[in-house]
Amino acid sequence: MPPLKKTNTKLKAVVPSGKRDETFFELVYDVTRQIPRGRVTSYGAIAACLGTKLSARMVGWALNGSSSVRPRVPAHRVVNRIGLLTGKHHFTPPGQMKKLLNKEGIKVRNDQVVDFEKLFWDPVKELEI
DNA sequence: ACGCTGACTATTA
DNA sequence: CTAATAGCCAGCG
Repeated sequence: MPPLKKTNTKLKAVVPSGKRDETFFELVYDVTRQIPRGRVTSYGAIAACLGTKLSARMVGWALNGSSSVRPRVPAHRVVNRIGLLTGKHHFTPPGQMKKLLNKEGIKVRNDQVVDFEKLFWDPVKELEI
């Protein structure tokens, strides 16, 4: 797992100085934790919320280390832009992601969130850092 | 240091 | 609709 170093040099430039001392990973975790129960969002939305919308990959990378973060980060509520559970293979076991989503009332069909557009929660709109 | 990889996305053909 | 391309940037061999 990522050592969670503070290498968010560019992030510092985007985020107003003094407001956030958190690292890129922590910012991702922070946003992800605020996803309402039964709702989902996308990597790009989180990235856009942080100001680094062109670096959606880093969001996924950050969530890769979410297992070692307390409190738990509901990474299962984060999917790609079309509602596809691309990150399910990173759960233990694979299928845990779908199980958790079903537990929250989210239906998953063929590794894809049903009614993704309705369940979509946009942090850039609802959160607005 | 260099190049490749990746839980992504937007654009273009 | 699909396919290819380019941008992004931290890790790793």
